[in-house]
Amino acid sequence: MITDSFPPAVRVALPAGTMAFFMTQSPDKPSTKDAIIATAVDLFHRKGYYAASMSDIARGSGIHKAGIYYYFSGKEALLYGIMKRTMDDLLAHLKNSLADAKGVEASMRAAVRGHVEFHLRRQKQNFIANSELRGLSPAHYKAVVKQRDDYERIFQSLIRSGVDEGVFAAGDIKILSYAILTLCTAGAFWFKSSGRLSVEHIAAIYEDFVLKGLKDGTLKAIQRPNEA
Amino acid sequence: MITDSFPPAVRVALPAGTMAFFMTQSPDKPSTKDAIIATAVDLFHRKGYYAASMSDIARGSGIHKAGIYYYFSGKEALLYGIMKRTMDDLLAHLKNSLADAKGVEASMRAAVRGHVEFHLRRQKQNFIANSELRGLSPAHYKAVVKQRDDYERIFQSLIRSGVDEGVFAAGDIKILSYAILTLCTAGAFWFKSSGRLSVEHIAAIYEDFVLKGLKDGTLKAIQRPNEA
DNA sequence: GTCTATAGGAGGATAGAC
DNA sequence: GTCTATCCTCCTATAGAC
Repeated sequence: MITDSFPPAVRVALPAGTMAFFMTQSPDKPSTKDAIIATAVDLFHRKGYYAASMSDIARGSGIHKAGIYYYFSGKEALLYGIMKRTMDDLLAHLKNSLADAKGVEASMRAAVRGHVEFHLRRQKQNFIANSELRGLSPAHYKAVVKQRDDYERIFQSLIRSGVDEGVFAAGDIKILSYAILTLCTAGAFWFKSSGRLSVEHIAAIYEDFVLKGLKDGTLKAIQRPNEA
Repeated sequence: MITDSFPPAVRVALPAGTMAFFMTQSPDKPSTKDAIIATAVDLFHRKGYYAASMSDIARGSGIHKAGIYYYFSGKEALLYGIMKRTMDDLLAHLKNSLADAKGVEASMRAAVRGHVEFHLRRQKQNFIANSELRGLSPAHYKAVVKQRDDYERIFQSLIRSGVDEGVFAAGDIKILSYAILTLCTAGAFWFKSSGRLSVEHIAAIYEDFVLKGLKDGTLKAIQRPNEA
């Protein structure tokens, strides 16, 4: 029976690059369904959604392509499942990051750090979630965009609180939220877990960069008139 | 005769959304070649490189699909031409922005402002150049990545000068350059020219945000040890 | 320069055996 | 549950007429 359902959520959080995020049973023998999902994530990330074929995904999963349709109704269902679960987990991760933070500055630091860490640790899924929206059906597109908007609103309300309390400099809240989120999201595009710097170190750099950018400093251009 | 050659460069710089960037003759009647390029830019941006078919491009250009092969050797040649010219123009634009700036802070401000303005004014091409690299042949891929690296190096040497002179806070130069560039590039993904804010206003916000982030401020996390 | 026609292949998806 | 076989559509690219 085809359900298009994905295994509940993240059970284990292990180093990036493994299939661990998808496993629902023994790490030694992932279920066929988990193998399909993990392969799809890998191929959508490496080649892109359109360039990755169902045959590719089947080959990587150790089955033949017709077998995929026993678990999923089609290629788009696979894409949507990956994106939806990534957005679900992203939101849960943010709420978790914010749980212990007291005050607006500490909250923003926690939010930025959490956002960066999630994007670096689950690089492939986040890359897909940010670059393959056009592959979704209209209904699924709307659903994922709504998830993204809900997530962004949390950052926007943090910025607004900070500005109201005088902790952050005045500025355009939407533009600032886009700036902060895209800045941190972009890490998922170039980060190499084998590189010089750890996830935590990069998250700390971003945290400082964003906080300095938000606070009062050497303002000069905000009110600059349009130039010729 | 097929040459895959693109018209020399930017002749006219008019509002985004027009075909003006591609026109080499009268704005009233673009050449077939210019129409093909402009349509390809539009479709690669809206639907993605793989999802846009040669038939789509031909239809938008007012010819039939076989006609495209009179001007271009294939679909990939079209993609590469768009990307190469975008990167050429981007580099030229940066050099032009930097020409009059004196001192490292003013230079960085000019560079950021120029980068943002170019990305917002030529949104579609920059979106393509940043998201469709996987569609290129290996040789063309290498060529475009080299152009991008050359461009990044200019920002990196600006950051390095600023740090050496004590104008900017110490930090990881590569990470900072990626942060700055992806931050500003991301504007090409969400910017709407019909929106509330002008290109110049957004560029000014980004300029301040980046400069505050680079200068000394309320450092706290750079040396933080890894957390549990 | 642009068209019609078509080659040649690949991809998503289904039917039905095992 | 997974396989083999196949359908049907769509795509890039070419051939050759006009």
